[in-house]
Amino acid sequence: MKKSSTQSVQDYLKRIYELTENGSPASTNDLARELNIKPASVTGMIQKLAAEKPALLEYQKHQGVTLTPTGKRAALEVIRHHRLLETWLVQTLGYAWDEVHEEAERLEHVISEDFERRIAAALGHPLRDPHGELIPTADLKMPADKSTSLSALRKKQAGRILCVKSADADLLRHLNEIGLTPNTMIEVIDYSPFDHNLTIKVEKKTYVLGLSITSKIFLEIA
Amino acid sequence: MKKSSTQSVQDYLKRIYELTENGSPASTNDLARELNIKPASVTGMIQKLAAEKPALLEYQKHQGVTLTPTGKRAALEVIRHHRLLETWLVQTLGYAWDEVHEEAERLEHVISEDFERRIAAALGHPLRDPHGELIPTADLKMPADKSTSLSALRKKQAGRILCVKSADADLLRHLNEIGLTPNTMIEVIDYSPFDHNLTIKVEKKTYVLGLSITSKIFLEIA
DNA sequence: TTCTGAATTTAGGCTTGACTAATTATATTT
DNA sequence: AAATATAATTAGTCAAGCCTAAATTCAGAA
Repeated sequence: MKKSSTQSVQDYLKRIYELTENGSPASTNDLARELNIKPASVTGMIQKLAAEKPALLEYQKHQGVTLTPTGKRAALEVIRHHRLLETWLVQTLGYAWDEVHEEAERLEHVISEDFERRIAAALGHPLRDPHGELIPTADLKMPADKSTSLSALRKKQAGRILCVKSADADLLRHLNEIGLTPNTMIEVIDYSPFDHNLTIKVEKKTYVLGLSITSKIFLEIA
Repeated sequence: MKKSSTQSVQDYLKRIYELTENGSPASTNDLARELNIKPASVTGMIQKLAAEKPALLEYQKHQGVTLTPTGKRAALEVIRHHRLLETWLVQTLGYAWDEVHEEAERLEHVISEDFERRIAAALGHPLRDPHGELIPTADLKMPADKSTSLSALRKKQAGRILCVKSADADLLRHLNEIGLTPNTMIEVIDYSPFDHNLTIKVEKKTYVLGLSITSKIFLEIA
């Protein structure tokens, strides 16, 4: 029996999933920042979720939290909803990739399993969303990610953009304008070890990108 | 500045709109029944909404409630969302008309104005939803309803179905099976004054329908 | 007109999930 | 190793919205 969690709980689980993707527990402060909720409130909620009958979180005071298998499944369900919705807003309603986040953020909590199945089928069970983020499968597994951060590439290396990890609409619009969207080929022309700027070539044009951008772009190396 | 109301408030306004369509105020009890909320709680909410800065409700103790112009606009907004969503679930995701209500009931509270505009445009600014219910216009006016209840027709009268007012999935499925859906032509063959049963002809076949059905079907008289 | 039952309202309580302020742990310096 | 800064937790509040139980008001019947 799957008890449906509240919108708040779903948000917590989703953020914790994201913050623990690197393998380490999520801190109260980081979670609070991501959720726009005060740390004290976050402590309260994680203690509640860790204490539930089938616990959703693993939690030791002052040590941060991780998801239990149950919590992870719930998180992947929400993330699947989110990414399917973003894909679908772009493909069927003509949204731009910088316009979908907010809308999906609200819709993800209210769609039925039936709705999820219908849009997944209508979209042909997509692997990635409009930003290139991997979409958890219907059985709630996250596909393996084989991408490399553009920030790790050096002179002469090249690749194809797989994913742009950002919800910043202004940045996304800018990247779209200069053609840095999934599936585009990129070549690194130069690297500056001092500021970590990368000079890259895209479609005959070159751009110098700072780390705050290159760290958000992920590629399949050519 | 339009302050967005909570989902609860939106539900209250929507139900009050429906209950006051006949011109008389909505009673606490009727509202409680429609909302599946205890009458005492309804009283509390009604008093709160009637006391807000721009009041949403007109309320006198023991006299029931009506919507103020502000409340009516908010109600029509929700109803527009609901009906556009139902239309859109049917037209683009292949839902059947008996499957859309629950889904729309949840989605109606979270879609943006942008989303509303996009689906309205994609659907060609429809006048009616899949049940034939009129969809409030973008400037929040309810189009005039010129339909007549099937229950008011008598022997020899005929018409075209405009609307089926029911959220009962079983009934909707049954009506669909016997072909009683919007746009279908109906002719009254017989009327029984004792039980108010009507014998009608649809596509060469005849059916005897009770008042609980005929009162929910609305037509344009031929 | 008075009575009775249904409808409505009041009173008081509970849960969820947020907040602030104050306290306690942990980490970082010196 | 002590002092301090940062992170996390506790304690106590609050607003929404629901609930039950106990009044109260109204409307129709006697």
